[in-house]
Amino acid sequence: MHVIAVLALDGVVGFDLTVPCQVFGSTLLADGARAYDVRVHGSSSPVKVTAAGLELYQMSTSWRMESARRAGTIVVPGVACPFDPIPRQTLEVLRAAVANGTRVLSICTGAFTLGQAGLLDGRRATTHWLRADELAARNPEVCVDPSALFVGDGTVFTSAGVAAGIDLCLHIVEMDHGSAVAAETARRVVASLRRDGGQAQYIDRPLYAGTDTPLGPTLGWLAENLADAITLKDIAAHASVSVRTLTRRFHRDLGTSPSQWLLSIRIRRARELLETSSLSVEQVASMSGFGSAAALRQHFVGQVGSSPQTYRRSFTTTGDGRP
DNA sequence: ATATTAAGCCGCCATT
DNA sequence: AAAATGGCGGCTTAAT
Repeated sequence: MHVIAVLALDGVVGFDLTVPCQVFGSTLLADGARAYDVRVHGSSSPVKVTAAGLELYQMSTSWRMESARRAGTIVVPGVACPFDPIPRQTLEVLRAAVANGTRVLSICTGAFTLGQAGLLDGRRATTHWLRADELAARNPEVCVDPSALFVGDGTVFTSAGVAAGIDLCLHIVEMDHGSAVAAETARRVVASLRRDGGQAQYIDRPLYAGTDTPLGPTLGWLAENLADAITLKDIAAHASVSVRTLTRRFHRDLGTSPSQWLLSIRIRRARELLETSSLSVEQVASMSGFGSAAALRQHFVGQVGSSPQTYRRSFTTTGDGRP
């Protein structure tokens, strides 16, 4: 069985530690067997477990750090003080793992640990958006994308703050076992298999990205009114700026154009409706701001890679919805 | 599938 | 002086 080794470093963020355990541990194959053997590896002495910088409790692990070498996948959760030096042995384990092709995931500030091991050099990566600048500053060889939910480059995957770890783990499940198994896992942990539109999950953006920008209120308004026909002028009027300035701000703060952003949140809404309701495709189209089922279908295929019906089927039957 | 409108995008430049 | 803004126009993209 594929072994997942989750590293419990001192000061580990409890949530980051347990998310991969919960997601991978909840993954069942079609025959009901567990898909992964999840193990938590740590030093022989107890480690501190934290949340939001607070020390919660101490924990001892059954598996030693050294034996993580033999895992198929290593998960590196964030720690409370990501700039503190990581023990040399841990860095060695990580370097050896990447060298022999073992898959390595980081969650939140776990990216700093990978950075200390030198594993991000020349790669694309992400981390918690509050720490993205620091990651880029400390690792000049790394291409940091602060707006991505998660980023994969070769066998090294990094994910953004806290909850994005769930998205990354589900993505891994989908890569390993297909969308049907991943969708079932998402249901078990009560998460969404895909949180956002975009044809590549690698460029998915969290909806709350940019909330701290001048566009924040406009994005909220867009999300609430996405079912209506909205033109660029409408958005600009709401933001009280010209169309030209609006498009510029979208590019600066979100890296995309207004209509592309609107399209992505409409697709996201359509996905939710397809996943969780039995509304007709026409109704889904209407409620997610598409003028017709044909328009929804066209964009859905372009963004998601499958038709609305096929996508829904992958959530409601055991069939694999992949094309 | 193709055509024909409308809408959106973005470089450029003057203005604030 | 530097940065943000907004209008114009040509070009691309989307809707029907």
